[in-house]
Amino acid sequence: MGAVHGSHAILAEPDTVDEVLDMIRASGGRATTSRRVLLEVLFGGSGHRTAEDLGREVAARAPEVHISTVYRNLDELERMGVVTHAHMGHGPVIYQLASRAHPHLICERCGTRIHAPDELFGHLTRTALRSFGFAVDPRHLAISGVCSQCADR
Amino acid sequence: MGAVHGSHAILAEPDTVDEVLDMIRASGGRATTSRRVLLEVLFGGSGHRTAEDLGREVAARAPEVHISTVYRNLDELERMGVVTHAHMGHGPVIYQLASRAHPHLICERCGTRIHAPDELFGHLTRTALRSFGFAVDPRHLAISGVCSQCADR
DNA sequence: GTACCTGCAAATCTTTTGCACGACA
DNA sequence: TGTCGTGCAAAAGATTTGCAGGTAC
Repeated sequence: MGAVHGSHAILAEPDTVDEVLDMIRASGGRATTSRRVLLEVLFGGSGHRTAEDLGREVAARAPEVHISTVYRNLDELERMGVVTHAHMGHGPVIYQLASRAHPHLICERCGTRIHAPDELFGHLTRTALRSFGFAVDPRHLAISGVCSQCADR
Repeated sequence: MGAVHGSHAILAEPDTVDEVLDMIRASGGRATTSRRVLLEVLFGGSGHRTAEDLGREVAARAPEVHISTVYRNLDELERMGVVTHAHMGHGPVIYQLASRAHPHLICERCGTRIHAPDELFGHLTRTALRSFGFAVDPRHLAISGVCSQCADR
């Protein structure tokens, strides 16, 4: 399994579909088709996908899987620490593998998303902790603003 | 009218209900009861209210005003620059007078909201602009994290 | 008088939940 | 075999929209 980050309460960061299925079995859960396919989709594709996106990709391989099952499985994977969700402002939540999560800058005009490094938030994180005792999680909510292209107009 | 902030594209920052109604009339709009009462509620109360909250307070004074009218009027006030909305993560959007807007830190465990000064974001804002050409708006999306009380548990 | 605004109902979009059936360990 | 998971339908919560009638200017 991958390294566990020091500062985040990540329970586990498995690197493969089978490792996650083993974790599920180990805690009394079952390795079903819908879970296997969802994990394949998550490990196989890019980040930034909504539940609807993931549901569509899962259904392409296993047509009987219902969107409500996708939501339930995403919830469980999130409880296990394998998946995280993030709010981008308007529009639905996006889901990613926890091991690939990172902060986002999102343009409030055109919706463009920029991947930001955690370091961008270092100063804010330290200051918020010192001033308010508040431990910033820069990945859970995007940072809103205006991208350079929109600013030029 | 109040001073206009330098760095934000704020169209106007009126200080009273009547000033806003004058602005509405000046642009061909009408000073209706639902608009007057909504403005009274906005100027009278604290920030951080959802459309539902505002609708309830408006209805207390003018029972016939429908929630859809509140949404429509909030949208128009936002286009005028009088009101802004902000996303707090889970849950509905909150609305405030633009002149009273400020950044928020929101605890992802208990939901506690902390008012933050704009200066907290100075370093992030400068760095994001330099690195990505991205002009951060720290007020439009809250910053997620864990408050000191929840961290102690 | 006429454009603008409103109430109401219904639609939309995202997510959650209840329930009875089906399948993994 | 018994529990856990699933599909389906329906509900829930937030917001938007179409329309016909009402009102400010």
